[in-house]
Amino acid sequence: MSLELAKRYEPKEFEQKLYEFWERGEFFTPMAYRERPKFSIVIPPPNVTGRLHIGHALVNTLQDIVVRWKRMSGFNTLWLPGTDHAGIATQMVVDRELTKQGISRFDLGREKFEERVWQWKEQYGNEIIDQLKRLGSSADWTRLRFTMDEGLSRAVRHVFVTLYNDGLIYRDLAMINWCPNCRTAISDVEVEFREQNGKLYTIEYPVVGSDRRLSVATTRPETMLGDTAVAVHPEDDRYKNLIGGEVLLPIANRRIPIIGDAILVDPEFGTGVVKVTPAHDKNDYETGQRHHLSQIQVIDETGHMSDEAGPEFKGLDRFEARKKILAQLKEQGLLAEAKDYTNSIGVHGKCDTIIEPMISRQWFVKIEPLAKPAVDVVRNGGVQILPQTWEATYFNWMENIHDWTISRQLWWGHRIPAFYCSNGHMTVSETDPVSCPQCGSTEMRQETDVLDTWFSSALWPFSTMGWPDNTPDYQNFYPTDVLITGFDILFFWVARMIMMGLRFTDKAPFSTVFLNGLVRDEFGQKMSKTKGNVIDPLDVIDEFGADAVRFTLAIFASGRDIPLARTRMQGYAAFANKIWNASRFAMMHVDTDLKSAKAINRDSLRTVERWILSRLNDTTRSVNKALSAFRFDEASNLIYHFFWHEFCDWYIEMAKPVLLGKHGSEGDQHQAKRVLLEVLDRSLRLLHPFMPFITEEIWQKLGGVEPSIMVAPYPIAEDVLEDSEAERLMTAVKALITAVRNARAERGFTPKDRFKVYLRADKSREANFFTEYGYLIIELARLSELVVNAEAPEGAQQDVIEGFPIAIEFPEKVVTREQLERTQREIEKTRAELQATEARLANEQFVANAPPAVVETTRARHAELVARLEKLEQNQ
RNA sequence: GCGGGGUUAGCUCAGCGGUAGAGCAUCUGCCUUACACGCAGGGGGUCACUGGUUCGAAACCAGUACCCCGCACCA
Repeated sequence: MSLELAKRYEPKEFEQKLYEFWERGEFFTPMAYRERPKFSIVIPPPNVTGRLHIGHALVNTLQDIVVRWKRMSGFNTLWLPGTDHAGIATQMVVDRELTKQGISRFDLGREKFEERVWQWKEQYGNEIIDQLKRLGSSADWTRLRFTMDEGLSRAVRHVFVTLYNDGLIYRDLAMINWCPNCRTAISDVEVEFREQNGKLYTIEYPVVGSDRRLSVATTRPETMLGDTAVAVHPEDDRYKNLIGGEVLLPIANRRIPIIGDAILVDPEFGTGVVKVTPAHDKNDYETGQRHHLSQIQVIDETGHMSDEAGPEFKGLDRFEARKKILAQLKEQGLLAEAKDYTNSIGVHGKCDTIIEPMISRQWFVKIEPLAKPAVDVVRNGGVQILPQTWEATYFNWMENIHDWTISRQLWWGHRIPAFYCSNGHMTVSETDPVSCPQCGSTEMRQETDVLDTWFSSALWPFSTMGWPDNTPDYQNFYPTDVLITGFDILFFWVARMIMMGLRFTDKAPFSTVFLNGLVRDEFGQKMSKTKGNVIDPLDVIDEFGADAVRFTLAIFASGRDIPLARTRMQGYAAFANKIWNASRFAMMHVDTDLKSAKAINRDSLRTVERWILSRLNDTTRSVNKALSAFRFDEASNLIYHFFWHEFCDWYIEMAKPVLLGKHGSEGDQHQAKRVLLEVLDRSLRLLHPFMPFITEEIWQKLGGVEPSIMVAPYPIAEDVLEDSEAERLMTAVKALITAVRNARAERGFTPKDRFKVYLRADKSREANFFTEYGYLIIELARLSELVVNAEAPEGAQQDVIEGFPIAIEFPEKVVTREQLERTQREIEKTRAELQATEARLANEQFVANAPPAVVETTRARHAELVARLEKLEQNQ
């Protein structure tokens, strides 16, 4: 029989077809039976608004590699997928849609708006799922979850109520980060600090009852309307006698006290006088608390000046107000200075609006009691964070953590389960109360605020498994094994999952976290639309195929940032092409498919076959080891190197004389064909997690027993395949061939010129080996003859290769200058190394202290160098 | 200010105590009947700097310089 493969590698021809085949075959769904150990992983749910970007491609490729590897390795494997409702992001998208239609969400009202968002979600929310499929993700789509599913919402409510009853959720008036654009509170981690070139203004405040003026510096003059004090350091001799006095606040024309505060004021900084605006600055707020200052809110929720700012400013945008205030101060001669100043300013990461610190009544999670166990579990190894260096960052954050602001003034999200009756009593309840438990009032209104999206994400590993019910999935698959995600959501998500998991399930939600780096461009620059260096994964999948894209991402994924370039993908598309063609070659020659292939009789195998099996076995061992350590880069590199540079470059070439019937017996040919099939089969299985499509396409043509390569067993190393003798001999053969090719090129001969080579092998076993495999060396090094253990003629070029002295007899004595220089260089290099080796061996300390094995190899190396130098010197 | 990372071939990186590596780029030959998305061969590195530990350091320790990333602060 003969097998066949299309002449060209065209990923588009089969990628989609195979994905449909996998889905139809339900290969992504874990088995119902439980004899197998389980392996589970939950996806970092992409936003429903999301479109697949290269970061998603990376995270999902890595997850898929692990999942396919584990599944093939015999684990009952679940990769649970889903999407996140992404409160603000989604609300923004739908808002924008409405704006296009000329309406606002306020025209619709809350209920109608929510309906619209749900509609939108149904229509577009799964686009990213289809894109994940193109990448080859083998997630169990039958278990697809959404953070606002009924089940997940129930989990959210249960957690909220429990934490409230435990006193870990509270509602209070506090200074929070307010986004005037989104008109909601946000948490600390959602504020991004950006360097900005601005101005530092110095304003003069006249001291009441004196001619003196106090100079205060500020970057935000508009907040002065809300000043309720100025502060100096209590021990600052310049000002301490003024403490207790007052200044006249310009423009507002209010008298405000001069206070002494050692915490707020650094006498060395600026003028040593600070204006205090308790309603619009975090530090000032705290100062205000210490000194019982009143709070005047001069900026409202929309970022405009409030009633309190006075009729002249009311309604002005906060930055317009700044200009106006500066103009007035200038007019009054109270603006002393305006100098350039760079500082970082907090903006809302989602919309880039400058955050306004505001005093507001919000809901908070008291975080310390949750953080402590989450620190311990990492410290004692219950959760391992990889690369390990992230643990320090984790601890640093967790140990300085602040209460988490969880309420959002949005319409899209989990509505907080707090209910207020007409008499102002509050009830927090898992089920909607019909009447007030305190006064019996039946007029109950639910809290309008919704929860931070990350609140529901924090429950993801167990809420998706059916928790709080004790469902089969929860029993079988929780806790999960690994979490693979970007380092950028370590605080947002990973830390919070650990906290919630420990609190509610008594278990860490996963035992290992692998944090991958940021995908950057080839020069290490962040990808951004403005720079125009963005790589769209869907584009490159179209161009190079999903396998090449995946492989490129994997081979760079060491945990650090990934410098990605299209040329690299091109390179790994070439690798896919190589696999295709090598498989094509193999199929032209094998005489059986996998199903009917008989077991290999190892006893009668020739050295070449034993060698490639040994190499493959070694690669197999290393790949499994690398994958266990999440070294995707190493694992993919190993396979790449084995397949291309050992299997294709050497083994296939070496097998050709036998395969083509030019050498050896029929039995030899049969064995070579069998081993060719074996190596191809194992290589494909080894490679499958990285390149699922091409390996499936080829493997199916090879006729495996299993319906799909994705459920065929992953290769594991077998000691019987190890053969150090074969490896040693073949290393020598390869080196010998390379040496001859090298000499040929150096002397300007063409591949058509053939030479006679003399080789010396003292042990009879080795002599026999070289005699038997002489044909191979003759073929690949293009010799006229290989003579074993005969005297080489005068003038032949001598060398020692892997311990075997050789001599190459060229047809005529052509010695180029290049050749002489090269010989000279080689001699010098050998001399230098010889000298170093001698020095080391002469060092008594070395001989005494170094491990015996190291001394032994050094001695052997020394002997080799001596022999080689002797031969090389004869070439001069 | 606190914490973390980096500096190895032209580029991007791996190696992290025992003879300097990979991919890409580059140079030289080859259309050798699986593959020119290919084959073969070559060139290219005082492993940032200074000390220390060690028989032995690119690797371990200390310091210096430059770069990057978190967190906090920024009147």
